[in-house]
Amino acid sequence: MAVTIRDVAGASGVHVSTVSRTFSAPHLVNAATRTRVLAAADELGYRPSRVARALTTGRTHNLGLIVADIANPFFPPLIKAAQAGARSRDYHLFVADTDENPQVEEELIQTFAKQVDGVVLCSPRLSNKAIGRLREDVPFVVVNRRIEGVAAVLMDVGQGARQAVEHLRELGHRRVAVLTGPAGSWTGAEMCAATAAAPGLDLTYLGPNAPTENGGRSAADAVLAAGATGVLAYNDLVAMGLMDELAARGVRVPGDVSVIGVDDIVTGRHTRPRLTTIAMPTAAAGRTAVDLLLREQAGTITLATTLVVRESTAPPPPHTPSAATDPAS
Amino acid sequence: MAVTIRDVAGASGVHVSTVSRTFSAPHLVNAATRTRVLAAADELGYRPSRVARALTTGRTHNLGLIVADIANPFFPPLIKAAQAGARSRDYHLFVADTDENPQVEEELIQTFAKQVDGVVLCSPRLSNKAIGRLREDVPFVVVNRRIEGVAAVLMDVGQGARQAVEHLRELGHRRVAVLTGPAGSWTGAEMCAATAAAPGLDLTYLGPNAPTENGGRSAADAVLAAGATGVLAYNDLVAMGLMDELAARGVRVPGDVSVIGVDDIVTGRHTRPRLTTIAMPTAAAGRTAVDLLLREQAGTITLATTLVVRESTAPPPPHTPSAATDPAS
DNA sequence: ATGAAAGCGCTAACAT
DNA sequence: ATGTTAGCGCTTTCAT
Repeated sequence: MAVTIRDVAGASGVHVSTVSRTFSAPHLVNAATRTRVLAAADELGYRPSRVARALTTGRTHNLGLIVADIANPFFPPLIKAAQAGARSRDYHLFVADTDENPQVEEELIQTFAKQVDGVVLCSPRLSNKAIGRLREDVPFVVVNRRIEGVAAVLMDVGQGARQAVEHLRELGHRRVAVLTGPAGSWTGAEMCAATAAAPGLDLTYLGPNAPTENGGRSAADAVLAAGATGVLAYNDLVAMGLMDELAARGVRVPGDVSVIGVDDIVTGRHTRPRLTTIAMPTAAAGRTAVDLLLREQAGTITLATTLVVRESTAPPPPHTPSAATDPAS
Repeated sequence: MAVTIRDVAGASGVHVSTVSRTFSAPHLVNAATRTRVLAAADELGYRPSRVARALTTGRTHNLGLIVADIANPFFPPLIKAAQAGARSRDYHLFVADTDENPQVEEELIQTFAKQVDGVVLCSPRLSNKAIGRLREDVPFVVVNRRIEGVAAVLMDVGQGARQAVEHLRELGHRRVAVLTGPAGSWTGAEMCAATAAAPGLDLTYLGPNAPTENGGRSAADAVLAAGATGVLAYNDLVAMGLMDELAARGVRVPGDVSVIGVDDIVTGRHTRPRLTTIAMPTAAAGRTAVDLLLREQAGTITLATTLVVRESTAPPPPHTPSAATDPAS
């Protein structure tokens, strides 16, 4: 087997507890002996066993991160930041993927429970009640969900949505459609609530839509039927699907209709036209979630979102029905 | 604290070792007692401590996965598949990110060593020698690198590159440029070796290039100067950067020059024109690497790659210099 | 400042 | 088939 604390004790002529102390409470050991122990440890290539340490202390120095789908471009920046945050404090990060399955989510939390000091749960599919129950097994931080008594990191989509819709208004749009997401989505609800009272605009809410490109494609009919010249889509994927379908029908973006997405996933930066979108602070969210977890402080942190204007938004065409009611054109 | 094996023993009137056996070697315990123990365990909400188990058995049931950059679109499908493979065998997966830093890579391996049963090392930046040394601390599987005596999963870029170049030839191209990657890249070397002997083609190797969009952009001059009508880029990012720069100069893709990437990252599916590329079997690689690790069998597995023809390749323009020397046009 | 001893939760011989 | 016992590598009182 590997070299243990006992080998180091033998080599440096002290008791194991002294070796233990040199690593976990260096200030409690005489500088001279400390040097001697460290030298012996280095010589033998000793590294404390995190497993054994975990067994005695009850703290594993591991964290868990659970997302719906690792390959969904929304998550990797969050995962990366969470990992970096964990590592900078000498924590290791388990990453797992539920494949959008609430049952897998629950199992994962339970098996993680014994092996981590906390878990970051992103956009959970589990019910609030189930999460409340699981909270007794392991500390949580939830991302993009509000649950009574559970620490949370929220991304302020509402604010971004307001900005987006205002951007459309400034461009001269009057009739704008909001493509809502799947029923029960927290971010979807936020978007609706935030835009409902937008001044000077004629809003229509179209949905629910699947949060995918196909969801966006299927929404094209409704968008056209609504006579909207501006669209705020549930997310970038939906926006991209919509743009695709619109292009297929000869409707120009942004010439005929302007499209705004949400998330700022990397793929949206390469579409033609490049997608205007509400950037979600995913990296900050990952970092913050880990922060919160390690401070063991409850509370909710809300992160700002930013409208990134690229090429998929422009003034509406001069002769649209909605523009006709507007003498300004 | 949580409920332990001892609580279950008490509740079901058997000795702890019997409880232990019902979980780790059920066939060694009487069906009746097993049921009783299981009932008690369930009642109390007992879950074996993986940490304690690891300490006695020496096997943690954890795996580590180390990549250069989690947010690089090349990796998430690999991570996802590795995670799924691990989980299906009741292993948990640590994921870490080296930020392209070999030193971080080494530290990560060392801290993982005590806490995992093996690590998957993707496209390592560490020297072969360093990796060989580290191999004594923990079992490895390396992805996309060939190291004496280390189990490896390789993606056969050479084969894909041959296909790509043949595709260009069939289209009628004669003068093609290969954009090599950073010096020392295994995949880059494979691409060169595989294409060098391509029949009926006039190959130029341009590089080294940074494996990024900027790398592709900077290569535009050389490509044009070489008079190439077809380009095989080191990866999709390079291909995308090149297409961008070409477009900025009024050179049409694929009208004037055809471009082929490598990797099939998700962003390449949304460019205009959509990128023709050599698809790397990243998901299969992740799954296979975990397989190999858990079987503890050395050996090298080579995975096939596939040319995905989309819109960035077409016949060369009729009047290019290279076509002029070819009476066939 | 250091040593001695107990124990974290579990498994694995060995006994019965 | 089940109980007994001795650790796994470390931390943590409690002594000294």
